[in-house]
Amino acid sequence: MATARALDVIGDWWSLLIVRDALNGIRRFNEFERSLGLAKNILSSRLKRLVEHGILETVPASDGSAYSEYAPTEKGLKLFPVVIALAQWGTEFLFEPSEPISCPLDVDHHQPLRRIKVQANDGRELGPADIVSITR
Amino acid sequence: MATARALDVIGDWWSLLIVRDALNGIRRFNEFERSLGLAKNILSSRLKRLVEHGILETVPASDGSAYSEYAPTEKGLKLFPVVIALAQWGTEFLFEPSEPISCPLDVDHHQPLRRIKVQANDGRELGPADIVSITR
DNA sequence: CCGTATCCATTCCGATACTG
DNA sequence: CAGTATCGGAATGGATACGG
Repeated sequence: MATARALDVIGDWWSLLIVRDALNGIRRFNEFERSLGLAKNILSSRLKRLVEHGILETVPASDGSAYSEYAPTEKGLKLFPVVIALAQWGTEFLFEPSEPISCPLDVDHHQPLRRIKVQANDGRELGPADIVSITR
Repeated sequence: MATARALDVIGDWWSLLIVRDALNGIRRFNEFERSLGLAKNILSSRLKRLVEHGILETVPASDGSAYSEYAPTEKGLKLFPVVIALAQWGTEFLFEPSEPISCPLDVDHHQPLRRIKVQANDGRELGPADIVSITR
């Protein structure tokens, strides 16, 4: 039940969006708040929860501010494939053909997206018995 | 906001688990019920919702029974990478080292899992600007 | 700026009972 | 077997006010 456990941790509406933002370089409380437009109290609770689960960690502010920042841990970084897969599925199926697509995955890079195709390295078709791991 | 839209559709606790089961070959109402252990009413509402969103579709029962089956559409099949990524993350981080891992992705294949490593085909590191697509 | 505390409306979920 | 109807409790989310 690995999937169910994963959903227990990041399966609520906001958590994965927070992780996505963190993966995009967002670090500060008010940046998350502005980006996601959610209430302070639930942002606070979700951040706390993500820290407790070792997905985010608090680090001293890089700008010398008195407050800490929330940075993804290794465990959090490894959620990358999940976010990618979800974003790609959403892009493929949830937009009208004419609709412009804004891509939050690129916010702090200001570069065009690169698409990398992936195929089984032995030529076999991928099926339910395959686990695909994306190595950085 | 492709990610947010995707989560709007499959972001609640049960929907993605239902999709996972459907991807595993589960088709009948009571099979979902047994597999997931959820109340009939919410299973009913989730199935209806997934059908409305074109992720599942009802088809006549293959065994000639009077009831219909729920089968994934193309759109639903394309959620495969999401489920895979989630299952893999959960397997990597959410189990104790000694804990046996049951893998529902393999239920109707009875074969060992194959792990396929994937790398960017031009040698670059993968980052937030990359979209990875998994081709079958 | 970064949270916490409180309140309220809404939703969600599980159990149960009922129908064809 | 495959749902629908209803109900009550619990959790969620938003708004707001407040304190470090």
